[in-house]
Amino acid sequence: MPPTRAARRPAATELPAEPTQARRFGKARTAQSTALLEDYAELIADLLASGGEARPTDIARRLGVSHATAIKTIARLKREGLATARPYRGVFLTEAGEALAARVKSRHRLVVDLLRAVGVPSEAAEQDAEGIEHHVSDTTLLAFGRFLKAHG
Amino acid sequence: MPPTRAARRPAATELPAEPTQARRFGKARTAQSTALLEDYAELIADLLASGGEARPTDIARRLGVSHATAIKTIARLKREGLATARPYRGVFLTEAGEALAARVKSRHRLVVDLLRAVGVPSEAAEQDAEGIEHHVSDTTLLAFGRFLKAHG
DNA sequence: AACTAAATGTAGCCTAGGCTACACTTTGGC
DNA sequence: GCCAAAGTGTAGCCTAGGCTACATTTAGTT
Ligand SMILES: [Mn+2]
Ligand SMILES: [Mn+2]
Ligand SMILES: [Mn+2]
Ligand SMILES: [Mn+2]
Repeated sequence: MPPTRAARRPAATELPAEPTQARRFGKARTAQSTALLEDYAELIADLLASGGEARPTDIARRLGVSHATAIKTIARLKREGLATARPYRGVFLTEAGEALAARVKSRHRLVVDLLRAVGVPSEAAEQDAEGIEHHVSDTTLLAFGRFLKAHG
Repeated sequence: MPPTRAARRPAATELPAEPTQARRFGKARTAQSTALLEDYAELIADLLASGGEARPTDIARRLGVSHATAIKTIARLKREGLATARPYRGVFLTEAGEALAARVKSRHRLVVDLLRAVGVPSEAAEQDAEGIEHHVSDTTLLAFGRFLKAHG
């Protein structure tokens, strides 16, 4: 049996166990990587619903990025089967894309509503929801819904 | 006066005005870029408090990334004046780093508490807070505090 | 004190997501 | 119908943040 190295210091007491914490951080990283796709899907659905078209330039303007950046992300949406695009003709959502957009939109609304229900001013609620929404699990969403039903 | 191009389609009605929406997305992107630094600062502070040392390998294990990744991010912390490190001797926080860690830690706790107060189960609250915390503004934090004082 | 395992650091690779610059289509105003 | 302005697409650059592979240093056991 090879000699085992002694622990260099006593185990931490206040932190979550290592694997637990690592799993949490990992999930948060995953959520982050899908956040952008979610925002695009939601925005494209809104543009299609309200104006009939979702053009790269419109998308870029709404997001505050360059049109080149928008086009690249649209390419990722296509790669992941969420959107299609005909050159010079705008962007469309696949079924998967529409489903994602619907989920994201309802989640966005629910997050804003919950924030407002606990007393967050409108503009802050709208602002913070834009980031928060991507990290709200189904479990949490359910709790939000119940809370709003009871109060609100 | 050069001819101006007519709008290609009517303005959307349900979306926030363009500059507003772009500003929101931009802020969310900024929050995202500081999220990792916040998590590192918080974790390093916890490790220092509980064990006296914050070693790259410990940090990496806790975060669920390779030690090489942790070392690179620690380099960024140093670049941004949040941490110092003596080779083979661990990582330390500067005053700015400690201040950040303190803010982040209290915000983390407050977010978890609020989620639980509105009925989110513990584990989901802990999980989701890890991502949500980075998108909670001071305004929202204040509202959370008031809510918890009232209910809770 | 030597030896070996662990920790640490470095190098190099990849992808995502920003950007600017430039080329090519489309289209509205004349 | 022309043609300039707007929109679209492509290329090439950058940084952040992952990774693996390998080199170097430290330290526990003997
Ligand atoms: Mn969002
Ligand atoms: Mn949204
Ligand atoms: Mn976090
Ligand atoms: Mn945290």
